[in-house]
Amino acid sequence: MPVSTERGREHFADDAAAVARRLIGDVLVRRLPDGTRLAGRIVEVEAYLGTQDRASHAAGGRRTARNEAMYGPPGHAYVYFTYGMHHCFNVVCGALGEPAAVLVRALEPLRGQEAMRERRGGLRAGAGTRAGGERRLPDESLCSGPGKLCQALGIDLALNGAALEAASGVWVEAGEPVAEADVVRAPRVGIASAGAWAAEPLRWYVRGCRHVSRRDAAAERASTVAGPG
DNA sequence: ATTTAGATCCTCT
DNA sequence: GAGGATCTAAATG
Repeated sequence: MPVSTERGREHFADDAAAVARRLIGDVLVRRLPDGTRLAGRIVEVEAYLGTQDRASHAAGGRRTARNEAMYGPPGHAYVYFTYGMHHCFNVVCGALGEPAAVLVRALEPLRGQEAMRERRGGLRAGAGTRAGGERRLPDESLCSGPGKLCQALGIDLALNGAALEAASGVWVEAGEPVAEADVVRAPRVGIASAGAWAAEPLRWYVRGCRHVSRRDAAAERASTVAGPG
């Protein structure tokens, strides 16, 4: 019996598309500074391939302070801040020096839901939030998006570049494999300005899962095995 | 179900 | 200065 199911570097040292598909069903674990343990099953990911991928922060070989972690060793975190209020969590993959990564877009909460709810609900939300409005978010609203899951798990720039291992407070563990028939492959979200790359099917999510950020009816239809009749 | 607008600030040109 | 790998609530069909 293995003592630990913690994913090691070899799990991530591959091209981003392969790692993305492989991460579906794995478990993202977070230990907060106060010791609280949170976990969620990875149900939605996107691959960002490398310098040729126009949607990637490393498109054209661009190398800046922000995306430096993408060029680092696989199995580390690439966290960035966007839209003035959200963080996004990526797993660096590929070989050292190759800027490839997988964006984790959604989790099915498995552990620590109440702590997630505190973090998600405690924040002053976007425009239109009424003062004093107490709300109890359902589980499917806790981690159903890249910004949401970072908020729920307390992931921010402090974890940028961190190795994915228990000592860092964020890591990945093996989970139940998800069969091919239960995985939908679709174009990525929010990258309209990436030209032809916007249409590449580099997003994977669990079919019928209520915890994904967004479903793609056309992609689901195209990949559904034809039924009788 | 789909669209719209605002929040908000780090990062790069 | 401009523009985000987003989220939320409100308005509209």
